[in-house]
Amino acid sequence: METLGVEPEEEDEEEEDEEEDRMEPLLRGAAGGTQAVHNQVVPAGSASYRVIVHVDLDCFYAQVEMISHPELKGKPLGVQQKYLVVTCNYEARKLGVKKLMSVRDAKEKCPQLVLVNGEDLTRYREMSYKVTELLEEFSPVVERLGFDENFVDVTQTVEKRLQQLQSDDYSGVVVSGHVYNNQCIGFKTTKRLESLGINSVHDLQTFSPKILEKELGISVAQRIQKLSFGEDNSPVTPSGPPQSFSEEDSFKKCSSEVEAKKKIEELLASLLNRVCKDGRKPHTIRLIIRRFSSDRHFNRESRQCPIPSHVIQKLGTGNYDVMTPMVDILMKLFRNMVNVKMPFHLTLLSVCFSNLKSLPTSKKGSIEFYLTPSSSTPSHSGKRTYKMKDTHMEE
DNA sequence: TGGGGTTAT
DNA sequence: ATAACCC
Repeated sequence: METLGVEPEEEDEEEEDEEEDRMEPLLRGAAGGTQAVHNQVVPAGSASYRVIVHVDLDCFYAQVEMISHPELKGKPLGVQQKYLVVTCNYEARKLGVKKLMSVRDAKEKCPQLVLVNGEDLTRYREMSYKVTELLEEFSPVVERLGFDENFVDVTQTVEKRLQQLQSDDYSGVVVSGHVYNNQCIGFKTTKRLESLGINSVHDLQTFSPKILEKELGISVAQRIQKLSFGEDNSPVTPSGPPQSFSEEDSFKKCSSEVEAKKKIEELLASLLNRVCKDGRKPHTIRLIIRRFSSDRHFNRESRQCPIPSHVIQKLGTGNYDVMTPMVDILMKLFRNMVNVKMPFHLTLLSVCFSNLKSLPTSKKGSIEFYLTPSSSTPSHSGKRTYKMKDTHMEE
């Protein structure tokens, strides 16, 4: 049986930089056990199919750290955020360290554990997008899930290969792969399913659809019951550039306005940096807080507002005094949520830019507005092609 | 328990 | 603005 692997299209050797080289083992080094690539063939209709490649990088942050610090390779390595080891390499795992283990427990299990601080996500984020961009060379239809997972719809690529093989009189070719049938459902839904006596995929498969719809709503019910049979017809939606940028910091205690202002200024400064590099302009700003509470889970509050247009204009210009008006806005949002005349105790602050637009005024006028990435491009040209969008040229 | 993200309501 | 989901 012919394996329909997704081979790189022999890119015209134009290595952009050396990091491209170093990323190779990360992506293709399956033998090293550093990655998992799954081929998934999903029934898409009665006579059709789709081929989705799911690329799921394991212990991604730890891998980035090992690339940055080759001397750490071979040692048990954990990535630390605050009091948590959020992920770790395989050496550490062999010694009993698990993801999201507390630093205390991890050190107890594994005293030789080397820890690096991973609270600054900049390098992880950059590497994450490099991975996505590399995958986009196979097919522009790449959906990101978090920083370390990508779904690539390679149906077109496979169809083309099949045609090639058939025209070469290579018969007997079949598409093979496997379908996932053991998705795990979110926390809230899990609890509700448990109260219905549904504890396994099989329970869900055999449960009355009608009652399930009543319980969870038609949308969720039908979706998860299909998932229980391994059917997932949801399209792979190209992620494109991010819809929002945010920076957050958690801490034991913040109980004064000046303290909060300092932290907000830090968050804002790095955000402005990122947004400047992106080139697009955010039109909305949001402040998120978490108040101290015994119930750590879900007590975030936020306030958002439009960014005044005169502030937006100054964003990319290297004008340093964009900080002051922004901090003023954020502190207004802060006082809107927190009564500063009363004692308060916050454990997290976060700033988020969203509603990103390519141009301060309208996207019209930019050539990109009229073009949309096309997936029907000939595969042997390394170049991306575009189709005209169906849009009005006048006005 | 971190520091991010997305979409739906 | 929040809720739910994902990593």
